[in-house]
Amino acid sequence: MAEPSQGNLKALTRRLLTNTELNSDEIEVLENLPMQVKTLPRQHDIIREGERPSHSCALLEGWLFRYRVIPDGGRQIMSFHIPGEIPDLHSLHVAVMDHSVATLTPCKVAFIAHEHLDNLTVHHPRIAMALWRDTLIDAGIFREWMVGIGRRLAFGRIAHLFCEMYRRLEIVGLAEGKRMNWPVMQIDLADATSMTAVHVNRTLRDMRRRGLVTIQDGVLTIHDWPALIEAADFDPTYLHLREAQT
Amino acid sequence: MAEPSQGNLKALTRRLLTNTELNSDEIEVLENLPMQVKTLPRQHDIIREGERPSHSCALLEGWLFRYRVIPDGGRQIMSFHIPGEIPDLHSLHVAVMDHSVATLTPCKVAFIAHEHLDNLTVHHPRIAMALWRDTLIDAGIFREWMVGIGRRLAFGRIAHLFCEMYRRLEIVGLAEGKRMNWPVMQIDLADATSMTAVHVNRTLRDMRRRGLVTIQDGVLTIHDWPALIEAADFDPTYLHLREAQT
DNA sequence: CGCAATGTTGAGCGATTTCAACTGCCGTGG
DNA sequence: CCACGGCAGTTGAAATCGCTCAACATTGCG
Repeated sequence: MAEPSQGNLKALTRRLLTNTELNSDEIEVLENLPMQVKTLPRQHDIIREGERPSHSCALLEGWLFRYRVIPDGGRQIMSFHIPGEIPDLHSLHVAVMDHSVATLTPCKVAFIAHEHLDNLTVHHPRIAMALWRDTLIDAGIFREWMVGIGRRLAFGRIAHLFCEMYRRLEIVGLAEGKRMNWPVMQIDLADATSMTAVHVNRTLRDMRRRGLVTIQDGVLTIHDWPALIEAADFDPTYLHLREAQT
Repeated sequence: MAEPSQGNLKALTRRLLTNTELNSDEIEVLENLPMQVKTLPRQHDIIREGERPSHSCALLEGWLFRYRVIPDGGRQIMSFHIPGEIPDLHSLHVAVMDHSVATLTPCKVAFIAHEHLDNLTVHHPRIAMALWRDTLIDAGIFREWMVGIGRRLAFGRIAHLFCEMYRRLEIVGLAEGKRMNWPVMQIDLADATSMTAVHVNRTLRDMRRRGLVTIQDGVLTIHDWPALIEAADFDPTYLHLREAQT
């Protein structure tokens, strides 16, 4: 299932720098964290609800998502994660997982033992702050999704997700020109937006017809960014991105 | 609007101890934080979206809630807060507020300057951990609400909120015997569950008729706790409460 | 007493779900 | 080489949960 492989943590620091200032010493410490890199296939659980992980994982390549299974057999996807993010950083301080983490695409993931992260936070308060900050922004994204699911109609809900993912990918250099890789299937999109796959399908057709967005061969193209933002009522404040560096 | 007044931070430490272990030194440091206590009327904004607060507030008495205003004039309530909680602790590391905080009832609130909290976290890593942990549990509650809004029907959604608030109040000694003070009006409940006030009203009538829950004179009584848990599909794991101490 | 805030009820409407069928694509194996 | 199966996507028709609009009841308070 999982093969050991090579990799480095540059994606991690690049990502942290998008919302926090770090000096070169701190960047070096972070990038030299002891870790074990694994390559994982798509649709593969990394951690399951109820477990007590001893490591956190930094995503180096691919997409991950977090989800919960609902009694009726359904699935709520709570977030998507792109390279440089640590989706289960919270397990460092909250022992029991209350949701699962899985790969959306084939992924390269760096596992870092909690003891090393603990050491880091004790000896480098500014890094601790940066990591804490990262989990706080995570929480802000949950709040935004909550508003989206509760208050936006299907169209705006999907449009908003497109806006969010494009900004997040763009800021770490993984998207430009209003195009991005889009490995999210309609079923996943449905599970993330609390809709049915059928309705996701119809809504995407709508977007196509209105000339806002098309998805083809795993690539999403935004044809009318202002209109998409308008439809989504997208305000990126909640992502708390630093301007300046690119 | 706000009158200075007396108070102490015992509620804060009592609350932190429900999910974290602290020694007596740490408790003392926390309870002796410099602060300014204010008494505020109900339905009064403490911080607004877009502001950059220099203090965080610990709630000593009353209920607070966090919310966002939606373009159509609506309001999404994202969380309720009870004594001992610090609803805007995240502003310590995320400068700009992406939502507002307001009083639901008349409240007594302790304002603590960020510089003092910063000092605290640098000199007391275990306290920093406890506070970080608290914000992580907060995020877990957002995830749970997201699932509720997206996946539960009106009945279960409201039932779940009742279960959650009862457990949170009970663990800090503010509720027992399946009864709790309930200052949440039907409109607030609607804004928190992404429903209309009309439908909240009908759903509460349903609960009454089925003999699950009644609300009278600001007191909510749970008549059939097992049935409520069942209807809500309530699993308190996400609250990450320590057992043991009461 | 009158007004404002909160709660209550009815009737019709609408966004989304459910159920079901069908298409196109791609890898596998005979 | 083609048959087959499975997966993802697409479309239609009927059902439903919750919304909207509107009226009315109740309570508390100046």
